[in-house]
Amino acid sequence: MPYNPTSVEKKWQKYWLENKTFRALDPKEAGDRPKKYILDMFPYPSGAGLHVGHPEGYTATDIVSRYYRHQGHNVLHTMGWDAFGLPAEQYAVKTNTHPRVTTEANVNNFRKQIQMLGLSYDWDREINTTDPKYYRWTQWIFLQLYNSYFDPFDSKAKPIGHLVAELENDNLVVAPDGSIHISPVPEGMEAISGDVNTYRKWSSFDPAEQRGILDGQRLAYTDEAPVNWCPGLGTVLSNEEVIDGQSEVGGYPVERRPMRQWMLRITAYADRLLADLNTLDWPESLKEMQRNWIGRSVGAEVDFDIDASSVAGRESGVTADESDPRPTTDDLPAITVFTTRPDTLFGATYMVLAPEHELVDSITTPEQKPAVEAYLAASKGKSERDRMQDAKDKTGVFTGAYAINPANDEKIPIWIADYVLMGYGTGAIMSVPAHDDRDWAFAQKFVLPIRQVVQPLTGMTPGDKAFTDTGVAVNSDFLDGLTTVEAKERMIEFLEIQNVGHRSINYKLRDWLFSRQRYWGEPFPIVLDNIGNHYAVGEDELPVTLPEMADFKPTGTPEPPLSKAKDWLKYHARNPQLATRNLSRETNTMPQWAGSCWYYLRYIDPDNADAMVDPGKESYWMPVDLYVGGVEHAVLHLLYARFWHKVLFDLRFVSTAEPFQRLVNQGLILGETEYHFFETPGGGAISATEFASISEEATDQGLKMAGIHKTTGQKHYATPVIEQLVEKKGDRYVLRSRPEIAVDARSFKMSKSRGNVVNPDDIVSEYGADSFRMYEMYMGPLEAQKPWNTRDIVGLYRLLSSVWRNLVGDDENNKVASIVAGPIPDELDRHLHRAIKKIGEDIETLRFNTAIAEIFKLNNAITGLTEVPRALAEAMVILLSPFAPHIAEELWEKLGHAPSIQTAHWPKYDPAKLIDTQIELPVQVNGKLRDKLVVAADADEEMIFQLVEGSEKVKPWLEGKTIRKRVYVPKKMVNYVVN
RNA sequence: CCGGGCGUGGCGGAACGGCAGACGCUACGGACUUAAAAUCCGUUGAGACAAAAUCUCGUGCGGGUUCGAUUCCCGCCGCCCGGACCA
Repeated sequence: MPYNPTSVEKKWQKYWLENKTFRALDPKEAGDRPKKYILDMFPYPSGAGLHVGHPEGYTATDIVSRYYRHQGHNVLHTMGWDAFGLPAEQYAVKTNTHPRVTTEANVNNFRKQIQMLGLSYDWDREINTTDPKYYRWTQWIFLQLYNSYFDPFDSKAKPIGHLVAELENDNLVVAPDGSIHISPVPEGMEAISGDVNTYRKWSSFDPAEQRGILDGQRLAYTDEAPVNWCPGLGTVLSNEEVIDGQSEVGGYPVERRPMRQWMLRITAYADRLLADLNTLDWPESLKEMQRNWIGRSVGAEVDFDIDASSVAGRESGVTADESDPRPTTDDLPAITVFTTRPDTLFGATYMVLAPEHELVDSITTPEQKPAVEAYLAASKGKSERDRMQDAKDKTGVFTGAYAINPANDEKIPIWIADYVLMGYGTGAIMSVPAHDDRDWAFAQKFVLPIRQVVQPLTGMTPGDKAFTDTGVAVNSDFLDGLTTVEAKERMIEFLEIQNVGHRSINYKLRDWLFSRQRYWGEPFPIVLDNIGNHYAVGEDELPVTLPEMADFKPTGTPEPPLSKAKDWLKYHARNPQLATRNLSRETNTMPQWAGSCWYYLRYIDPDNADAMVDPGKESYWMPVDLYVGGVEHAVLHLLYARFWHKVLFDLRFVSTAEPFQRLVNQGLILGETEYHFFETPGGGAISATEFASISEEATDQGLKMAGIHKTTGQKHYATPVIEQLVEKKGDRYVLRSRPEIAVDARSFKMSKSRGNVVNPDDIVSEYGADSFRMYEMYMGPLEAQKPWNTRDIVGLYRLLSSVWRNLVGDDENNKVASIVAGPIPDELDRHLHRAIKKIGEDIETLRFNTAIAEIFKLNNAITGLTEVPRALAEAMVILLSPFAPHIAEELWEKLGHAPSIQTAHWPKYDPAKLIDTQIELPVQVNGKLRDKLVVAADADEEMIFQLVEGSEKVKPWLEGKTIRKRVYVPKKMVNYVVN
């Protein structure tokens, strides 16, 4: 019988499902078996179905999972569906079907496609984020965030009740801005916040004020803040979901507008999220992306007083003009700036405020008012996108006012410019044009003074650009001669003593905007009264289920669709304290990231109705040992999940500080290589006639010009099999028959519009899942980006067919396999043991391409044999089974074993068999290979040199030369240096 | 502009201080076959020589370290990914 993947694969997929072959054991059943938690990033089940990128990561983790099972581990390997989210809802709106219906259909399709690949998931643990039994616990976690605060003294989350107790016991006081401080007020605090008498004890606040203070401390809080409102999607978006001023999904323009929104206090965790990156076995590039996103910068805040005399007519004591709304200069607060370079304060020659800065109005002088207003109007009209595109060309306007540089009491002009962002730091900067590129450009354009205050350690400051490196302070009074690092410290000390500034740390990371004006998401477990207070529903009232609605479309206004569910809105409180109030449900829903923030915990205990996860099971399985997924989640999912995990860790619901110990990004699979023809290199496209003639030539040579999907005025594409028509000339390609036609060979991302998407179903039905899996793993390193090439798959299919023929025979090819008892011949045995070692190590380090190459070699070694020793055959089937599990099961059975091969133990290699008694030693003369000697592995150096010098091939290269040096690297090679 | 990664045959890639091109694809030749497919065997970086033996060149470009560099270091060029007025 020849190898027939279709029937074999169907048979074993059915067997695995029915027998629950891949069931993960709960800790009690597992005994002392070591655990491995191998996790895939669960997919968003889109309508388009699986693409070839999904199986890449899934196959990798599947190989690892199967390998560890063969090694006797208890493996948790699972699949689920991240099924809330915008695309399902948009599709639902478009087709007027309920998102639940499309989601369910998509999930079923995804499950079918995934099962067709023979992935070894424990299907009893399948989860779906849209299942009320699942999102009940998403809501529960939200309640934990809501009912917790971040204690800055311990740097961890604690229940809000703990805060109340501390306040009631007078261990803490409240500052005017609502911040909480240790009581008594610590030294230095006074200096920062001014009047210490304004700190108050908890008991002196009325209940409404107390409530406001507590709400201001919660990890989940509401805020009326400028948010990213996307009219096109009818929802607000998080910073992470906005790219270049457009929505990540759909590419609609996004505008800033103030709205009441739920926020999660991720900024409280900025330092821990940053520090703990160092404990993780993640790709360095990904850690760097998270570091950049958190964007911690250390520096100082500096207060600049506004020069009273510069704000005309509004000096202290002058009778106020009723029609002038500006405060008197007495009331003008200082302008606070953030800088990472306090050492350059003496070089600050002007200041700049963001156009949105609150002081802009009050400091602008009457003469400058028209110019300032015109500028504000112009910059308001610019979208975020425009502002970024104009980044190089600086614009700005003078306010007419001056500030006092606290370092030297110098009067410096205050400008307004949109290169200063309200969202970062304080929305105001001190400008040091000599040592900042942007300030330099601005000063050049508006002819403002430039003063050098840092001297490079070597060489001179170039006169045509800013010197932004560290060096030695000059022109800086008491800082002169100090290095940049020393000068920073000295200046901060000065600022703190003078009470005009202090050390400060700034983050790019903003709090996480957590509410969406959508239907298809988790409802908040929150109710509101008619004066805007919010209350948590009881944990025993979860889940708060989504109401069935015929009309779930966005309202087109910031009012969420759930506001249309009139009956659902009414909340009947069980809590007697709330029962008297008129309460209605929160109508916002949670963003898509909510469900994916903790799904890895639910896999551990998916059916638990009493807890998110059983603590015993949690501490057994966590942390995740290997997490594989795409790099697109570097700063969204992976940062959010870490944040939630840390909160749950602080509250003692999970046992590890980090969820994902080891993380690997699989590389993107690009579309098949395309060939574009040009008349000249870099020139215009060839004509349609010419293209037709090339096509004809290909046909003449028996080649297919398949996949011509676009004939635009610009380019002609041809894929895939025209390599034979093309040759390389220098560093570019030309058409072999007509070298005047240049050919550009490139691969592009798979996309519907380009028409180069490969559907896994087609590949599986033609070659089988085993060949498909092996092809994807053989393409190259897992992390590398690599182009798809359908032509290459046949190689893997041939391998599996050949293994089949060699072990069980194939009557169609007159191949009778002959499995014999008895020992494995020495040479083959050594080969087998090398393969066992290599394949095992390669799986552990995720180098599947070289592992498969090793399987090829082993199979090549037995291909010519008339008899295959049973021990060799069986070992080989086990080695193959993680990669091609279906055929391995079938061969295992045909070799006389009861199912399943999953219980077979991974073969062990014998180190003694890896050592060769005879080795082939390359001999070089002056680094060039001249001979190869076969010597005993334990031959000593002198013996080897004698052999070398006796070699007929080496002799001519030594004749008449002096031997300067003889190098023998034991068991590796010999090199003679002569001249 | 900044940060990270990568440049090796006709293609995917291997080796990552020690025999460059493992393994696969393609192509070519041979065996089997009436024939084809399938299968099996062989050749396949470039050049010199009629051919073999053999020699020369060759891992984007230029330099350095080393007995020895695809591998480590410095400087360019090109491609890919990410960030981008973050003070």
